[in-house]
Amino acid sequence: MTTGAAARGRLTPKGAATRRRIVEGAAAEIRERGAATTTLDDIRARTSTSKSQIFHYFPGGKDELLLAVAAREAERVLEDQQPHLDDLGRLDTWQAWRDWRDAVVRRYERQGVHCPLGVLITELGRTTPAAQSLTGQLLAQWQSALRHGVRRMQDSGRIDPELDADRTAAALIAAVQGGVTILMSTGSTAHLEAALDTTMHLLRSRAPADPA
Amino acid sequence: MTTGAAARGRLTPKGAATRRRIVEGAAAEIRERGAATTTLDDIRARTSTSKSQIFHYFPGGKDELLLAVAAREAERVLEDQQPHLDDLGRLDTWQAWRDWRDAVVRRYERQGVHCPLGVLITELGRTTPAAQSLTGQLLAQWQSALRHGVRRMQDSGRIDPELDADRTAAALIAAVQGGVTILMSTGSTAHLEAALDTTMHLLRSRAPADPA
DNA sequence: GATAAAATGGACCAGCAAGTCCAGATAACG
DNA sequence: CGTTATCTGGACTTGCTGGTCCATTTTATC
Repeated sequence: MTTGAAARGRLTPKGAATRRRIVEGAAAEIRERGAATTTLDDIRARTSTSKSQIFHYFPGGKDELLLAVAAREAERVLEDQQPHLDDLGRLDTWQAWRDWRDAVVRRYERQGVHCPLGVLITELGRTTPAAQSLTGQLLAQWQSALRHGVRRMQDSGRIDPELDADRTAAALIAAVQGGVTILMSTGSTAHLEAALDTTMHLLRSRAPADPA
Repeated sequence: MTTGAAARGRLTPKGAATRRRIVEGAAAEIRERGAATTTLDDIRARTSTSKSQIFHYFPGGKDELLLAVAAREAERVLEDQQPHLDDLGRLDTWQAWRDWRDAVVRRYERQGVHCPLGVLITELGRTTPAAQSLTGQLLAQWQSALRHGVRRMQDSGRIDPELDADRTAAALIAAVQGGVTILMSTGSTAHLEAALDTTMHLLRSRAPADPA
């Protein structure tokens, strides 16, 4: 009895490439048209593969594929912000924060009404523990990066040291998430910008000193 | 040719009751299990009706029913906060704001991982203009109520009058929305509370004077 | 109480999308 | 090379779900 290459992780280079192609194609399709309306057949067509290939690389079927896509999108969320919240020495001036803010707004503006990750989470998220832990990890990493930024600003006296850095980071993430959710249903970045700007403005105005 | 009672709005008391039963039952079902997985048959079973009744009262089929459910849920969102953001003379002290905050947190805590409105919007929202305008209206009403509250606090010198009341209201809504979205996928109200508390705390700490 | 409109029950249909299967092509490896 | 495992194509099955249809019962109205 053969367990199957894909299941055991024994992929030839060609196989690995195909697998990647499927995930990327599925991600793109979902980004464009939402997960609810995307069928395996759409993905098959877009990636020039066959049904059997999809099930070959994702024996668990659609759920497993969607999970892989979600993981990929989670990666992307952080990747897109990476230059700004690189672990060492970023988010250490208000200008750096502003740049981060702009990057976030631009990223989601470009993405328009489609939040791939959000959609996936909403659609397969609450049910499966796997997806839940995926979101949890993303959130934790993101929050940790922001928390470090807040700490750095506190250390240099740019943010009130009395504030709880972790809760502040959590608030910022919620602001982004809420802004994006509203963007998804209204098409406008107004709330996203308002949420980020208001929070940052308040943070800054409460600063002990106020250098750049 | 008969146009049909439901379509023209000619409902007998019995008919109106049935229609209501269907909407409420559908809303409950969706709240419990999500919209994606809820089928007309589930709704039919839960409400002790038949297929023909659903289509009798909602000739437009599932979409029309979902829209009605969404409208109902939108109502509920405001209803649940109504006592706190009643148009005349609420949200005029920090205590009133705190009460509102608690009501919001409690409401979504109870609701747990299911944001019926969010789900519906995510699931039929972006596509149809009807749903989009529904969200728009809800958002506008909500934001207006909060804006009035902010204004009131500014008038009594409890919030910095320099702040843009509308953007502040928008930020608060985004905070709630984001907190709820995260609650939906993590099951924890931590982010919701952090977002609300942080924003309110910052608002308060920037106040010219600081009475109750 | 007769007549028309509305309300209800439930069998039935059609389409779609996930998932299966197997035959054949291609690559790995001794 | 030959054998074995991986990879690919695509027809086929199956189950579900939204939606239709019509016969029957109930309610409104005069």
